[in-house]
Amino acid sequence: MTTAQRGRPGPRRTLTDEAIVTAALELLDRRGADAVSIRGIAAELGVAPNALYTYFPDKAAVLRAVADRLIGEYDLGALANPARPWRQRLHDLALSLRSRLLDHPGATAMLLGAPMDGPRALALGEALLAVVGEAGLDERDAARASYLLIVYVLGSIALEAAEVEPTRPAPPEAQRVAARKAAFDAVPATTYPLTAASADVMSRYITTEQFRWGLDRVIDGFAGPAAAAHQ
Amino acid sequence: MTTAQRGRPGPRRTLTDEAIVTAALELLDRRGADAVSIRGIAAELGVAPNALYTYFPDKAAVLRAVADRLIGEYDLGALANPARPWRQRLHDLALSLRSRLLDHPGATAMLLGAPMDGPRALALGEALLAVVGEAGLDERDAARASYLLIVYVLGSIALEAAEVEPTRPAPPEAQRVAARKAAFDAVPATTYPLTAASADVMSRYITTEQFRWGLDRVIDGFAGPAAAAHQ
DNA sequence: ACCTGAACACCGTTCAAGT
DNA sequence: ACCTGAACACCGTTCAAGT
Repeated sequence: MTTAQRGRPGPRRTLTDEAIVTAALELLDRRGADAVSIRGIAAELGVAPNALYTYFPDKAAVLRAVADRLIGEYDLGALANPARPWRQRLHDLALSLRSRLLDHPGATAMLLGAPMDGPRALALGEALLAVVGEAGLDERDAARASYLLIVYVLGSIALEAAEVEPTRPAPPEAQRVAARKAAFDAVPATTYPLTAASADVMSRYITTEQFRWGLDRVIDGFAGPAAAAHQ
Repeated sequence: MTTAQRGRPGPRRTLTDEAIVTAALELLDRRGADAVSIRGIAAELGVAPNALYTYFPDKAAVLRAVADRLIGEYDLGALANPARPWRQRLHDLALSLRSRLLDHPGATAMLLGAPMDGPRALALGEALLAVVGEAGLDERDAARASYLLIVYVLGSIALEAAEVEPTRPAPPEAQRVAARKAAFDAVPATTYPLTAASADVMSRYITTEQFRWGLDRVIDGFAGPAAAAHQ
């Protein structure tokens, strides 16, 4: 993945699409989202900034490729495995996507800033359609349901990442919850009584447990709670 | 809202927080998200760029204020009106938020780029808790459900806006669907058979009708489909 | 075909004035 | 207290070379 040297050599062929994406991710993790600039990536690769324009038409295309790489890190084999109940496979997908993306806070903007039409995003969508089909939905509702799932997962991650963004590695869950709790405790109970009273639950939105709860509600919504019973 | 001239005059007091937010929105609508820069806003107001730093600590704070303004445009009175069924009020809120935010594509990044902790966002959250409570959920589930709703609405809008972003006014729905349809028709049916077969449904994700469908599934998920029957 | 140097037209932010 | 001019350290992108 790091190199690969495709095509004929020409005068140099120092770079690869994949090498550029790797450098961008490296930079993202080490120095944060703002550091992911054309000039920064080029420096990371030891190359002049404008060299990247041989491989990508503009910065947005680079970011789209980074997003597609992150999405493609999930093993689609696990999603297709018919030995496991479909609901469980959807859980795995959603939870894995979430933790993987929260490992790179700052990547959220790349995921939501452009249509996810990369090859790996398409492959994921295809696999998702198959799984949701097993839930007994017809073609039309299967398509809608898989989109609903994507909306839920990406929406959740976006709202979680918004509270973290600047930091390079997302702090542990307990710490994020504590910070949120402090913010909600500062809400005046006189003007926002319900909010203040729910501060405890609210501060845990940002939690794996709550993410699971929402995920089950979404699945119940399109598959019916009955489906939860027989898994 | 445009001016207001609070506090003592001092040497000038030309600006207001609100005037700055207004100028930013003006710029957003007229020249797109990339034009919303500190320098751009300042030019819009006929002022030196660094003048804005008297009112906001940095650019991120300006963008957060813009996001709060957009959220606050919804009339909370309608949400609290006990004469209408709660489910209908949730629909109104979600649909109004969606169309309002799609009127400003490019605002999505501002909504998802930072925690929504502005005064108007808090007020909306408070009202939402009250409505969801009417659905018969206890305090804990009401908090979770209202967050789920927000995730759905903002997630949907983000994915929709991602396909539009650069354009200043979002093109009409029919045109957006057609563009999406063309993209899906280009998907190779041999590698992605389910995706290609569903191209028709997929291209309509971006549609008010589909948004309603997902919204109902989400509400069914936490309130039970039974609630749909008696409204 | 692929890379470079130099340049263009921008950014956000800071700092030392001025009033 | 509020605004300005000037500067700093950056951006993305383009263009005319060089190999």
